Amino acid sequence: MGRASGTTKAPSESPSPVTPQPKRKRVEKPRVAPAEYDIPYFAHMQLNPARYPVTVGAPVGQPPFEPAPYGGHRAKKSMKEDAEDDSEEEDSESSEEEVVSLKRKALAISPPHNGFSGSDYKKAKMAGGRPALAKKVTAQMDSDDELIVQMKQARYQEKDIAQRLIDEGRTHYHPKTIGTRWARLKKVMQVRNDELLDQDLTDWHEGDDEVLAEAIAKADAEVEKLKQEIAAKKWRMVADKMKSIKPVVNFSQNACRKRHEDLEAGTAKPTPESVPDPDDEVKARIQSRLDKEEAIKKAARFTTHHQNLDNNAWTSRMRQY
DNA sequence: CGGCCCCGATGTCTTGCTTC
DNA sequence: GAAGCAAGACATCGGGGCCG
Repeated sequence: MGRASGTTKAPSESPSPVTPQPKRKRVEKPRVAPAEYDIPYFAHMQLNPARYPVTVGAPVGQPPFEPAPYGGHRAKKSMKEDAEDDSEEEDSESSEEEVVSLKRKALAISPPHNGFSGSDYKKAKMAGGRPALAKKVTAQMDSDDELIVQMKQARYQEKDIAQRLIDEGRTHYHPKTIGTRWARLKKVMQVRNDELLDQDLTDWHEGDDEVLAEAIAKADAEVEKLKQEIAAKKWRMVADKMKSIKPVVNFSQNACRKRHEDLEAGTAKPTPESVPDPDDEVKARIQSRLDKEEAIKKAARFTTHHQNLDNNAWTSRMRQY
């Protein structure tokens, strides 16, 4: 399946000698180009004007994407990269593993030079905005996520939020994705708020307790409704279970419920078999039941697949409760 | 329309094998 | 033994389908 081809890594990803990576130590490759070419190591460095015209390195055409919206990750990457670069000679004890991880993530998430990889083309279904690429859902939201949260909280429709993101040249999410992302963002924000509460860094404010009581009342009403629905389902199950246990019977859920209530109240009609001196009609009813049972037994004798009968003869057409 | 569930795609991490 | 590679397991994402 989609195996990460990240096993061939760019030389710049090689950890520095101080990287605490016990398993895989890489040979430190020369990171600075030979001096005779006058090529600066960092892309942002000025080319030697004595050797290269000032127009070299100037942008050509329009960028396929606005760089800013990837800011969340790209900004982190460049900041970390800068930090790493600045402290490169200082044998910094800062978490270089984290830097490598961030770089990897940024490489995975940020678009390549032309803005699209092969699979990205498939995903860029519509014009406008950047194609939606997998982006981590964290409480540290980027501006796209912040906009989603703001508009969602303001009760905007998902299609409107999706359109707004496109109009602003942000990520081109499918409206369905807005809903999914909003649900996940809510979740991580709740976790974050729990942490803040634990650390006493946030509070319940005035009016929150009243809303809590209102929410509990609404939830209670919903739970009560669900209980009633489940109780109703119970008698459908009872009717089916009865038929499953004793195939000759076939009473409805209402009949089962009424019989149960009558038995509880002691008002249930006696069975024909319990009548002490049955008349002809009662005898006929008893015989009719015996005949039906005999017919079922007879039919069952024709198959040796009792297990199959037990399992499927009725349950295969059981309703979904 | 939006919530929920699910699936395919893809990234990340770990482990074992191969090569030098 | 170190380094690189391949493969599997797992996590997470976007988005489709269903349903209230």
